[in-house]
Amino acid sequence: MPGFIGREQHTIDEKGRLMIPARFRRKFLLQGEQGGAPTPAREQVLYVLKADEGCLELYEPSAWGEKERQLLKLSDFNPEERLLTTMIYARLDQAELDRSGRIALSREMLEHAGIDREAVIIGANVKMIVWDPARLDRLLGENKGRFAQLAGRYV
Amino acid sequence: MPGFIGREQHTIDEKGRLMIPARFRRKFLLQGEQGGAPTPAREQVLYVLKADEGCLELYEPSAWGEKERQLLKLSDFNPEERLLTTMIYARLDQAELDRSGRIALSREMLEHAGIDREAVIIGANVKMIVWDPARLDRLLGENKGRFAQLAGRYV
DNA sequence: CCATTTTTTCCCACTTTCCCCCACATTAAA
DNA sequence: TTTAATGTGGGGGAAAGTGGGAAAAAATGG
Repeated sequence: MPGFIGREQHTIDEKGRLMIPARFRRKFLLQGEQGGAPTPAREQVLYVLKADEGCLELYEPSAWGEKERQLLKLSDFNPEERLLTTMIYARLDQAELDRSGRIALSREMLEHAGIDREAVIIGANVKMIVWDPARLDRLLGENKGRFAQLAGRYV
Repeated sequence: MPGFIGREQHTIDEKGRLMIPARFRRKFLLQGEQGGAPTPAREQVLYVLKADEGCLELYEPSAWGEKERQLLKLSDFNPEERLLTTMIYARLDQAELDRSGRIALSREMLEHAGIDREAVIIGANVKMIVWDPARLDRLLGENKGRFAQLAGRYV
């Protein structure tokens, strides 16, 4: 439902706080609303996942629930599936929005993404993807040539 | 449904605002209408995509939704498909029409298209294509000779 | 269990950006 | 020529983003 779309760049302050763009916030603050005011929505939370590519993924609760449903299908007895479960939850964290719409990212998370003072937030419909600007540029640059090929194969 | 047809040229002001031609606007303002008045349609939005050729594409929501449906089919676990997702969403943005029928294009977008003060808007049925006038002329000039060949191959 | 240090988060203030709204220019229609 | 519709430009208020001080909470060490 969220439908996060767009790319923004924000600074991360000394305290490791990352601003969630207002237009993204609006997407999930309206959850509890029915024609009324856009709820202040206390206790708003996001799920933060370290991704393989060296970036972070932010899920709004209902979107994470969707993903979690897939994980719950994994067997508790099959070693491989147990390992996958462990790997995912070991990379997962939870972050609350403060009253200004920011989340505090741990040093670990920031380190994983190689983020220093600036971060790019990409809306990817169901989730937000957070990158160090330089690292993202490098990825996109290195793979520019593959775009047509991949797009042709999948879309 | 929209059926944007025609070519227009408009100026982009200091604030990076691009006028959407009235005749194009009318195409998608009629969406929610059934015999009634052409809805003022608050919150009208366009999807803006950086295209490979160095231009911008403007999709009307239902047209973009078509594409998005394909993107949602991509796996969240397959590295290649993840890469493709990132590449597309990194080039995508959303722009709302203001009350005068204009959209605000980010500096990034304008830079990508090499647009300064003038922009050509080409209606291409389901989307609009935005070019820097000079750049478009150059592309068409350089490839004039290939038209017959391409047309013969594909149409 | 208390005292001290560190971390968290609430709150306020400043700066910047966005966008509503109006005014005017220009073109098209009547 | 009048009237309306479209395109262009900008002032100013509101909202968003940024940073930091200080209270509250948590962690650490006796």
